[in-house]
Amino acid sequence: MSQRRVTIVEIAKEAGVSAQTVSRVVNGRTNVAPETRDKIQEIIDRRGYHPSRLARSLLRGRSHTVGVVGYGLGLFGPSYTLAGIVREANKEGYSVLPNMSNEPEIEDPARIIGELIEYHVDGIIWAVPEIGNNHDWIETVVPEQDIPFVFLSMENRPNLTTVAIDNYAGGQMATQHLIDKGHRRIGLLKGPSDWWEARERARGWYDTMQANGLTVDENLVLQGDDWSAAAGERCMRELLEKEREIDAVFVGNDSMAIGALKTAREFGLKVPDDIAVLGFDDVPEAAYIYPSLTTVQQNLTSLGCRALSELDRLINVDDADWPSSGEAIVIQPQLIVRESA
Amino acid sequence: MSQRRVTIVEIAKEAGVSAQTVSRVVNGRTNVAPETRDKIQEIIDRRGYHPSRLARSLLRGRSHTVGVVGYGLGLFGPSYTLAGIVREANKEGYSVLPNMSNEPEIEDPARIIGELIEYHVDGIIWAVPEIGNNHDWIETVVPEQDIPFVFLSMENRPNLTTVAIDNYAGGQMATQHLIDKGHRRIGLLKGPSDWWEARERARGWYDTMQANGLTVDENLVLQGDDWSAAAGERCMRELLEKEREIDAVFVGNDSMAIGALKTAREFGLKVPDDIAVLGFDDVPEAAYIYPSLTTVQQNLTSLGCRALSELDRLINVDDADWPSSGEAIVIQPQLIVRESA
DNA sequence: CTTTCCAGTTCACTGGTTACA
DNA sequence: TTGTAACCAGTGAACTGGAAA
Repeated sequence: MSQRRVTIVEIAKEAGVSAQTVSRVVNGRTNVAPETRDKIQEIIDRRGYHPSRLARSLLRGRSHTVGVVGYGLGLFGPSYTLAGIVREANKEGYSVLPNMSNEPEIEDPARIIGELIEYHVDGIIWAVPEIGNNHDWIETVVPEQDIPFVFLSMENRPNLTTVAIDNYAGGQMATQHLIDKGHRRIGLLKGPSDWWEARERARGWYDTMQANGLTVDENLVLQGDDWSAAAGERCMRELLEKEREIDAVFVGNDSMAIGALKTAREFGLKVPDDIAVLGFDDVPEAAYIYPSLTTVQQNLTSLGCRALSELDRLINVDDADWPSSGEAIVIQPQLIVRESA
Repeated sequence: MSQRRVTIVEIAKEAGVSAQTVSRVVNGRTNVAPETRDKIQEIIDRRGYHPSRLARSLLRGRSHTVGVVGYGLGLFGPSYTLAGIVREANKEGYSVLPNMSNEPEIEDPARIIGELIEYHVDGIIWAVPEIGNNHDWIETVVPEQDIPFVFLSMENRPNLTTVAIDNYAGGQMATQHLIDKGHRRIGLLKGPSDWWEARERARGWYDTMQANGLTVDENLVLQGDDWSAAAGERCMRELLEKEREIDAVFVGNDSMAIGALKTAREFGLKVPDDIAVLGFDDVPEAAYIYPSLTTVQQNLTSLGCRALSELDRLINVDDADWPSSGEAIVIQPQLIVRESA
C-alpha cells in the first residue's frame, strides 16, 4: 500500500485547528464557527478523509457490527436468509460479519463466538439449523456471554430469542390441501429427521392425516439422507416400488420434490393426475419446471430481516433488563398452489 | 449488556505482571518464563479473555478484513461466488465484510468504498457485474485508493486485476456442441445485452456460427429483459412464433433455459428431438428437471476463491511494487452434456 | 570485566472521543 | 468557540536488572 490513511490529526494540522474541532465537524456538533466548519469540511472532502470505525468503536464500546454464523452459503435457504439479514442491517446501520461454514455440524461454537467477540460485534445471529444435538452447547455457553444472541430455525428454549418459520403449520397446510383435493393415500418424503425442521414438517403431515381419519402407515413415510434432488429421487423410487396405491406425496423440500418428479416420470406416472406432489420452500424455479410445483413458501428474507431487527432491539435494551427473558418469534409460511398438486 | 469485556490489563493485574507480558503470551512470543506463561494462560482461559482485533488492527495497520461489494445475494451466481470468497477467506485468515446491494446499479461506489475504508479493510473485491457503464467510476476512483482491488465478472482493463469466467469460450463450446450434434438453425436467447457477460456469451455463439458457415440471422436472436425464467419463457415464445424452422437454442443462463423449456412444452415441441436447448450456469436443479439440462458450468466458487487469493497477494506485495500492473485472470467453464441437447 | 541473554517493565503510539477547562 | 488531557485495548521499541558466557 502506498501511503498511510488520512487521519484526523492531518486534517486538523492543515486547517490549523485541534483534532477535537475536526471531530466536532465530522460528528455534526453545533459548537463550531460556520467559517471554521466550512474550511474543515472542504479539507475533509479534498483529502478524502474517512474517520476510523475501529478507533471509534473502541472508544464508544459499540461497533455497529453483528456476527452471523450460518451454514451452506450457496444453498437456497441460507443465502436468502443472509440476504434478509444484510438488507435489514444496512437499513439499521449495522455491518454484517458472516461466518458461514460448509458443515452444519459446527465443531467448536465457542471458538467461533470468541472470534466474533474479538471483533467487538454488538450481537450474534446463529443461523445454523438445529440438527441432532448441535445446539446443546447453547445452555452452557450463551449465558456467559455479555452480548445478545438470536437463533434461527430451532425449537424455542427458555430465555432464548428464536425466529423460525412455522414448519409444523406448513406441514399441516400442505397435507390438508392434498386431502381437500381428494387424495387419501398420501405419502411423506421427509428430510433428514435429525433436522428439527424436517421433524416439524413431518409432524404437520402426521397430525393432519390423523385429524382427517386417514391411514398413517409407516410404509408411507420415507426419509432422505439429505435435502437434495438425488435424495428425493431415491425416496420416491423406494416408495413407488412398495406402494403402488399412493396418490399423493408431501415432500420435505422443493429440491427433493424435483427429484421425486423425475422418478414419477420414470415410472410413467402423470403428475398430478396419477400422483400429486407438494414441496416446501418455493425455490425460484418452482413455477417453471414441469409440472409447476405446488409448494409451501417460506419467506426467508423476512426471516432474516426479523432476526436482525430483533437483535437490534436486544442490543439496545437497558442493562437493567439484561439478560432478557427471550421470545419465540414464529413466521407463517404460505401455500402456493400450482399444477403439481 | 451486562459487564464490560475482559481486557488485557485485567488479566495482567490478576497475574501480577504487566500488560506487555500478557500480550507476549497471547502472541506466542518466546521471552516469557514457562511458569509465568502457564499462569497467565490459565487466567486467560478461565476469564474467557479475547484480545481485541479492533485495537490490534489499529496498531498494526492491518485488519485482516476484506470488503466484498456485490449484487443480488440470494441469486445463484452471487451466493456461490460469495461462498467461495468466504471459504478462501477463512483459510487465509481474513474476515469478510459483505456489502451486498439489491440493485446491480450501484448509485454511489465512492460512498461504499469510503464505508469499507472506515473499517480499515485490507482490500476490496468488487463483485458487481459489469452492466452498461456502471464501472466507469473505476478509472477515477480506484487509482486514488491505497488498498488493492480485485474486480469480478468484468472486461479486463489496464492496471486492474480482474477475475472472470471465460464467457466467450463458454458460448463457443455451447454452440459448437449444438453444431456437432447436427443442428443447423440455432437460435440465441441472450441475457440483457447491457451485461458484459451476456454480450460475451452471445459473441461466442456468433463467431462459432460464422466459423461453421451457418446463417447468422438477426431473427434467430432474442434478448431477455432480465435473466429470469419468465424472460426465457417470453423470448422462446417470440422466437418460436416467427421461426418455426429452428432446431436448437443456446440460452443465456439456466433460469432462462428453464423458462424456454416451458414454452417448448406449450408449443408441443419435444426436447431435444424437435428442438435442443442448452443453458449456462449449471444450477443444482439442472440435472433433475425434465428434460435434464445440457449447460455450460461455471465454477463460481472457485472464481470467488481465486479472487480472494489474488487479493491476498496484492495486499502483501511490497510497497515498492505498488501500484501493481494488474492482471486478467480467466477461468474456463465446462460443458455438461445431459438430455436437453 | 565486558558482552550477551533473559524475563519483564515502561513509554509512546494507533485514531479517534469524552470531560473539562 | 476552541483547546487540553485522559482514555479505549492493545503492541513495538527501548530499557532494566541480574545471571551466564
